[in-house]
Amino acid sequence: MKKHNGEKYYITTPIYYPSGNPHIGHCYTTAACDSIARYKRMQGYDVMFLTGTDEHGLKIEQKANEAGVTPKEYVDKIVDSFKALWKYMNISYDRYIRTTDDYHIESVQKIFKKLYDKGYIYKGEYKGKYCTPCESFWTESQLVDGKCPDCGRDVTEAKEEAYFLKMSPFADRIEKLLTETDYLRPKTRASELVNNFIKPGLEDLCVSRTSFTWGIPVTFDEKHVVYVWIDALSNYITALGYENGRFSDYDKFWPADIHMVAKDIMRFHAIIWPAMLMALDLPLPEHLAVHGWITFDGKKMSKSLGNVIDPFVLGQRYGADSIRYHILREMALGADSSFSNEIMINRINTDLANGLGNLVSRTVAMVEKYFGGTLPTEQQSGDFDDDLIAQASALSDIVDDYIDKTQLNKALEEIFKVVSRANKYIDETTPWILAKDENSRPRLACVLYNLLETIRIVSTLLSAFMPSTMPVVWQQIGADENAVSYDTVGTFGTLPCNVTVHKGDIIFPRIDVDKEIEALNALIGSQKKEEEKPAGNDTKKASAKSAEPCEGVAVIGIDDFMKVDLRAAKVIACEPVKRSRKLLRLTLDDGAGERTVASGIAQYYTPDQLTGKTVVLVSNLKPAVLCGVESNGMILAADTADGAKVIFLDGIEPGSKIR
RNA sequence: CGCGGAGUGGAGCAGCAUGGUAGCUCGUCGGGCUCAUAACCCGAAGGUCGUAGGUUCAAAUCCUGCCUCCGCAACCA
Repeated sequence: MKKHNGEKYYITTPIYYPSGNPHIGHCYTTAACDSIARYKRMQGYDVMFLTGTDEHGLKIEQKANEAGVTPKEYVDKIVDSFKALWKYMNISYDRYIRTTDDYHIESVQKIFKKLYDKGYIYKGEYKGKYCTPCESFWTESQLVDGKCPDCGRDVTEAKEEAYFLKMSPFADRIEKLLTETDYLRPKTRASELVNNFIKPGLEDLCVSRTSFTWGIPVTFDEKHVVYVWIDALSNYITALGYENGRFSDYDKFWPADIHMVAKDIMRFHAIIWPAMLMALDLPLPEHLAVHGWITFDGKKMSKSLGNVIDPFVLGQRYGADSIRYHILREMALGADSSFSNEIMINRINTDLANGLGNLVSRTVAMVEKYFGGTLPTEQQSGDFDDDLIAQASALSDIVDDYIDKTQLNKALEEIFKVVSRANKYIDETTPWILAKDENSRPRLACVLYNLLETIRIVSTLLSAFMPSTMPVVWQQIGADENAVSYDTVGTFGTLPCNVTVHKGDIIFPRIDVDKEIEALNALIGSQKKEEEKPAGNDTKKASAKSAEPCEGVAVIGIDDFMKVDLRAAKVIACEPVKRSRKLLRLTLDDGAGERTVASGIAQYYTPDQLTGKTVVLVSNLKPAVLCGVESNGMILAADTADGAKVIFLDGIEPGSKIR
């Protein structure tokens, strides 16, 4: 327990990309930051907790077009849903930055100019890596086999003018930052970054685009807009007022104490952001905390799953605090964490309902039952007290430490050890036996007091993690504001001896696992249906109703089907694609000649099993390059529970049309 | 030989830089208790620590080979 009066503490979430509604992954990062921010505030820090949204870029522009609205209208709506979720989850951010905010735009333009004036940004051009059909530029290292990584076609030597940020001057410093300081958490990821990106030589970074317009214009060259990095990463300083007049907190709060990010954007925060700051001659942030992904039943979260684990839905069923607790308790820094409804419900039941909730409930009930709600001042200590008191008193130091190391799961684990200790203490002291003997009333009062004190300490520490339910606990154990401040969290014996409790509702009701899982699965089912229905345009959907062959699949006409040219083709050779786990390279006789097709079935078939067989070929599919192999078509296979099953044809001449 | 991480009782994890009785949570089984939310407390069963070697008095821990899984790297055709 150490007070930090007025010291600054600056913590950030990434700014999220609002191309879809927020999901549980966003929730995790944000709830983690929120808990740290609340804890730090409790410790007396002057906290700045920043979150926001990264709203520019081609993808948003396209999505808005699809939806028939302007990009700003599109993001406004999604930003609303982010803010609504944060409100619901009790996220106590101090500032919400949108990259479309005027002040941010102003700052980014100045930063860009500054870097240009310093000579770190220069005008250059791609040396001929443009894919015309995709309207995309690619850097040398992005090309696959010299071709467009998206569509696999040849790229041309077109030139697009663009601005670049020099990276090489900072390579050494960045490598040292990653390997010799504790900037990166967990540090084990440093070698991954160094080996993949720094050792091969840092490439200069493209920082402007002329191929889309939804971005911040470069002031001195108006056909350019600032491309993602300088725009997005700068938010951490522009939100403090760097190079703008909107805020004036930069001097106080920069450098940040923690940037918390998920592992997919680690690279940008570990390499590019430090490089930018070095170029601007600004101090570097203290720590970059990288966490893993929440996986669902072992699978990486996808968009549809993201909706399945809708934080709103879960929150409504179990309470925002329970969801916060579960994800914070389950997720370890750096590692992925699997999420399933069963794990979540069990966790909530075990820790919150059986552990903490029941402890409060039984303790308060005993004070009411044996003393009418108010403890007598005459109390007598006895066996088992010391151990409980020692553990409860030492708790805050332990938690402090884990918070500083951004190991929230560990902090929670330690807190709940004390909850367990308190439950055990009840068995050791057997208050119900003490209650039978008039002479042991002082002892009984002391036991109950010790329990209330333990609950007070535990709930105070927990209030950073579960801000909405802990006040209910305080109300029940009769703790006033002073009794639940950080100052008293290390001092056993803060509640008045004659404290009065107030029995109330059950704080964390036990959840019926089977029933809930059934209900959730039903919800998921109905949600999936709703999601799949709007696929395709509305007129098709209407006509599909009567003759829908498979749930959620739009009906097509015969002419649509005939666009697909299916042919029998014989596999004359087959080999695995090197540097690939999933792909097989098939050489096919399609009746007219040979062609190469790549197929992602390496996990299910060996080359021997395919060679000599006749398969169904989609012959007029746009070619693509996969892992350096040009694939001209695809072969049909059924998706089964056991994986892909290729459809084999017997005795049919290669080249035969299939319809 | 692209880079990195991981393989520990049924499940999920800790332990491994400083070798020396294999630990935690959940689950299972048995017992106790009755203040409490069928909650709480105690005990038990269950592991050749991926595999094959090596170093050592002693290896989950150090070294080497191999197998499997995962992530990244431009792999759903």
